[in-house]
Amino acid sequence: MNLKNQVEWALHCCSVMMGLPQGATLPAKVLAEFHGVPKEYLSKALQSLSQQGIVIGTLGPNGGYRLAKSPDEITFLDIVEAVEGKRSGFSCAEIRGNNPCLPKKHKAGKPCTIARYMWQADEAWRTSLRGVTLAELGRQLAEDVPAEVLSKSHEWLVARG
Amino acid sequence: MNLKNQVEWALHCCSVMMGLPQGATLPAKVLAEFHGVPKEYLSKALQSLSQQGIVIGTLGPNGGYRLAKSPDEITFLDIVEAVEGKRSGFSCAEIRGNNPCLPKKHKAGKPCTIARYMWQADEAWRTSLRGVTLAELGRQLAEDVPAEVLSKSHEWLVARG
DNA sequence: TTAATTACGGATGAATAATATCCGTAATTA
DNA sequence: TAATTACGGATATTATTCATCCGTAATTAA
Repeated sequence: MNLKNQVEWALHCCSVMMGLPQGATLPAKVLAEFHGVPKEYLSKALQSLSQQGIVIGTLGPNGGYRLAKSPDEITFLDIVEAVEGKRSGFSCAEIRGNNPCLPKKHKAGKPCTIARYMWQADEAWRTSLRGVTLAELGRQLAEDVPAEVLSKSHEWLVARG
Repeated sequence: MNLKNQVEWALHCCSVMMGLPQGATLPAKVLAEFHGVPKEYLSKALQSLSQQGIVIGTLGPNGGYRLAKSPDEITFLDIVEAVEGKRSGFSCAEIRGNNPCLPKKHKAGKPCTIARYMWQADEAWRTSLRGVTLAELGRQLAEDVPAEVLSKSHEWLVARG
C-alpha cells in the first residue's frame, strides 16, 4: 500500500501556488524545477487537479496554473483524491462468496462485515484529510519554515511565473 | 494505493480460526479451499501472521494454524500490519530539499509539514483499525450471517482441521 | 523406522500498477 | 507568424504484487 508520489508533488504544488499574487500563474515547467521532479509526469498530476476544479490551467505564454478556489476551501482530501482517486484502499473481493457451505440461492444482503470495518477506517483517513485546508497548511508552514526561505522562494517563483 | 489482497485473506482466516475449539488447528490447505484462494500464496500471509505472534503454526499431520491470543486481544490493525507492514501509506521523498532557494547548509529541523498532516491521517486510519477486535467482528458476524451458514461452516472446518 | 503431512523459507516467474517520456493538438500571447 | 503553454493519447520502463515451485525440518501415525 503506497500513495503515488504524484500526491506528494500535487500537495507541494498547491502549497506554492497559494503564495501567488491574485491571478498570477505558475507553469508546470517552473513547478517541476522548483521541486526537482520530472516536468512531463508532474503535468499529469496538475491536469488531474485541473479536472477536479482545484486549479485552473491557462494556455499560451504567461500561462500556467493557479488555484481555482480560496485556500480555505481546498482540503488535503480534495488534492489527494484528485490524484489518487476516490476508491477505498481496501477492495473487497467477496471471498465470503466462496464459502462451500453457502446455499446456492444466496441473496447478497449487507456488504461483507470485514469490508465494512476496513471501509470505516478508510473513512477515518479521509475525515482526517478533509480536516486540513491549504490555509491551515500555510499557517503551519509560516511557523516551520524560516521567513527568509519563504520570501526567497516567493520571489523565485513570481519571477518565473 | 491499494492494500494487498492478502490482507483480506488474513482477516477472513483469523475470523474462521476464532470459531475453532480450544487447541484445534486449521491447515493452510483447508483455509485456502474454504475461501477459494491459492494455497501457496495464502501460506505467505499466514506465515506473516505467525511471525507477528497473531497465530501459531504447528507442524506435522493434524498441524495447521490457530489463534495465538484471545479474540479480544487481536485487533484489525495487528492483522493488517502483519501482512502489509507498519510503514505509512504516504512516504515523504523530501522534495522540499530540492527548493533552489534553500541555503546550502540547511539543517533538517522538523519533518516536512505536508508529510506530518499525511501521517496524521495515516494514524487516524490505524486508530480506527486498532479499535476493532476479532471479538467484535465475531459479534457482528453473528448478526450479519444466518445461523445456519455459521454452523455449517463451523462443522465443515472442524471436520477438516 | 518409515511414510505421510504440515509449516517454513528461498527462489523464481507472471501479471499489474506506478513511473516516466514522447509527441501531436489547440489555445493564447507577443 | 512564431513562441509558449495546457492537454491528452501512446508508449516505454521500472517496481510491486501476485503466484507458483521446491527443498528442509518437524511431527504424527502406521
